[in-house]
Amino acid sequence: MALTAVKGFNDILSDESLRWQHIEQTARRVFELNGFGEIRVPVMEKTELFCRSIGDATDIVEKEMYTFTDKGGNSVTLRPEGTAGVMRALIEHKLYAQDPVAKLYYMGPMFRYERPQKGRYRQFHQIGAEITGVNDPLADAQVLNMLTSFFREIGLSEPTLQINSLGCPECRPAYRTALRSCLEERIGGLCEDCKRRFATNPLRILDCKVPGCIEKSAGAPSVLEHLCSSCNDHFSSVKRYLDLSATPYSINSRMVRGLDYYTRTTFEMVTGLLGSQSAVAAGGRYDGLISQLGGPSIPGIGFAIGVERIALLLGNQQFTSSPDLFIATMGAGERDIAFSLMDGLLKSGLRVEMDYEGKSLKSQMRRADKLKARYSVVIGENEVATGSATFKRMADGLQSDAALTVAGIHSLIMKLEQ
RNA sequence: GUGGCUGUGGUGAAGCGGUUAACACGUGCGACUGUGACUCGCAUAUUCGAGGGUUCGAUACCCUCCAGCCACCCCA
Repeated sequence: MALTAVKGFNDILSDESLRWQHIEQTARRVFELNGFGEIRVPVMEKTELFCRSIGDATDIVEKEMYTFTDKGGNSVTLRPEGTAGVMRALIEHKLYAQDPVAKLYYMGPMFRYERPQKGRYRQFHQIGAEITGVNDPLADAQVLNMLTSFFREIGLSEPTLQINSLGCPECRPAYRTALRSCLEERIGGLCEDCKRRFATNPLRILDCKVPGCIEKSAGAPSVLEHLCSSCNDHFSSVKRYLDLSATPYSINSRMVRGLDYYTRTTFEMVTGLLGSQSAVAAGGRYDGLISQLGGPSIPGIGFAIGVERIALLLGNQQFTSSPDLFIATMGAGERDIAFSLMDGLLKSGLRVEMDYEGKSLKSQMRRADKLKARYSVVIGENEVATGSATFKRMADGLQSDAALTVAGIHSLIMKLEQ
């Protein structure tokens, strides 16, 4: 193999591309129904943006970013996630000044330098949505309902919604302390990773898959019991709204997120069908992020969907795209007529294919079959002379005549369709 | 960054020291001189991820490298 794509960067070939289009179109439809508008932001930002938003000490910033110095000597980074860039744009264009509430969605590639595996790539794609400017738990519930609708519309019932609350800067430090002191006495029984986590991020111990650690952390205090009264009220309201709209969910007080900016409500859509990658969509509230980036103090909440992971779940479903008519020609003389007929039909909105290279009739018919054309027609000297031809419905071989004009063909198809 | 597994055509693969490198699918052409699907025929890897070594001989054994996959870490 002479030249290959960069490790972890994939080509999306035509069959899979149809699946992606289905995912993207469904997202657009559902999001726009909910009043969200698309925002397109660059795939590259100043490195500082991600350090300040995602958090300097997170794995993403510490070891997974595609960061380099451009020719002007500036440190730039290929976006590892979408929210930071959208918030930067919101602040830069003062979108909150025209309308205190912004409802935005985006889709596109993200980049993280990780070892690729099933459902995880160095260039991967996310579809995300954000609401800024609303403190009320109603916004949390709408975002969760919209995410749930997306999965319903896409035809996936398997992933389930898990929610949690991480508290706010008021109550989280106290919880961290309580968790640390509880785990301190049992640290000896934990796995090596968890011993490290104890120092770096004790919340992660709750998420460990090692049986011994699960056992040791079983009685650890729950975040939900340490929420301050306003965070507790907020979480209760979110649950109440979800109940009100009959949105199914479960509470997972051990759920941890990888980005520092999350506050209060966090959530994941999880599945057991993707090996070790269980999250197919995730998000949460980020009330401190915008001010942290130098904007006004306005709250936000949003999520991101992993497109590759959804495509994997959709893997067995077929999406097809086939022509309405295939025009076969007998000789070079008929190809001019076939070509202008095809051109007219295409302009009228019918999907038409014809032979490009003067192949044998047999080859042309095989191709019509292979493309799954609904109808075929053969144009030879007789057809040119009479101005009409016999059309064949490929599914059952039914033949009928029609004039070789755009109007004639349309009315034939119309007639045969009913 | 760490570990495990695997690299034979467009694809799925058999072969595991000497073969015309099996078989199947796909693709192309033809049987049918104006009609696809089913059937049949023919064609389709001078070569087995790359480089080196062992050997009279290596796709096969050994080493190195590269790539892919899966898992850990972490995450969508």
